[in-house]
Amino acid sequence: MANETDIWRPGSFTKNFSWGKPSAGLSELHEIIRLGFTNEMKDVPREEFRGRVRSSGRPDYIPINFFLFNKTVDGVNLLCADELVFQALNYSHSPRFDKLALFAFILSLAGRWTGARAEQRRPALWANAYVKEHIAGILNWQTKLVSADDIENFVKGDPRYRAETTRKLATNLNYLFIGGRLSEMDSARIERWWVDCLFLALDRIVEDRLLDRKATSPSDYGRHLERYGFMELTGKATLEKKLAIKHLVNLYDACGGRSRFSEKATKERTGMLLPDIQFFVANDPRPRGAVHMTNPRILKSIPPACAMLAKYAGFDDLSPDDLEEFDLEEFVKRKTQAALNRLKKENIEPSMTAEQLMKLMRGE
DNA sequence: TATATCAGCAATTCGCGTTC
DNA sequence: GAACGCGAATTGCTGATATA
Repeated sequence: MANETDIWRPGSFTKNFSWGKPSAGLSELHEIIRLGFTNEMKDVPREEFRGRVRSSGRPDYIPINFFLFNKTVDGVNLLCADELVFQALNYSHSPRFDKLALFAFILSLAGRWTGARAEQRRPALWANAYVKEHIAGILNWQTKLVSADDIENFVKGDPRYRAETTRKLATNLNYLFIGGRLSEMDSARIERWWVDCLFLALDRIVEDRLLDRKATSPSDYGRHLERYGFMELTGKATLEKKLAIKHLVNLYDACGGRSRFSEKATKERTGMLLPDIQFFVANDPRPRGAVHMTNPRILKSIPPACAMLAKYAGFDDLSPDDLEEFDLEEFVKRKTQAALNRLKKENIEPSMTAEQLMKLMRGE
């Protein structure tokens, strides 16, 4: 890995993508992912994806070499159906998708395919370093100070960057930052896009390690997120986020990692972890919500078959409609009222300790 | 069998005309 | 005047063939 991170090359990124108007965000990418995967949550051969995209007359290298993850199975190059694809297929284009996609780009884990050069496995390390070292490290997420000039200065002076031109890369990256809504990523609070980014990061890190035949133990998920700078890449670091990572790592593990997208694997996993409970999937194919009992900001959209596993990990289950209309204030009010009613019903004595009270409020 | 060379080809990178 | 985006030159990978 030492060599890979030492060399930065622009790859096809200097060949412009033609994103359209900045106000459209990354909707072109959203569209191409849907087209390339034909709305199916299954790994797709790279050549099939390219064929579908080519017939639309759109460029293909930027999505497949920078935003998606590549791997080879039995000699066939595949693009992985991961969290980014899940979000693209299940939801119409939104600012939430734009930030998740931008995160996929700056995380810069694109995997390997036949013909790829070694450095393409981390195709945008210049963007990764600019965010980690410069935006997070120096600007403290004052994204108003981000500009093409600033990016150009950053790469120009860096010996890791190997290319003839810096201007085109800088203007293109700045353009991508606008489309990907970098300015909305400075938030200190937990938002849904951030939660999605965490799942995507784990999908990619685990797959990347598999390329080197390394398995990843769920107990190491947190450590790996730290190693890849997850917190620095996704806005201001806070204690709330730190605590949330623990809960979300549990949820990710409970749901089975990337096998959460397979109903068959999820059924098997449910049988293993919850042997006394009958497996059941709601008829509605839309994603459900998993909201953590200690902090309703920790809200994740998951495949419907994972609902029971989410409960096992300490999350409440939300129907697809409740997930879409989720109102934080209202949810907290309702939960508090329910807890108070329970207190009344159980004739709670005033001598109860705060700890006991909290326990009861959580429904334990 | 292992290594070197090379042609063919796909992908990357940059220049330049066009557009804003 | 700057930057977008297309076209094409250049780069570098792969696999075939030659050589030791």
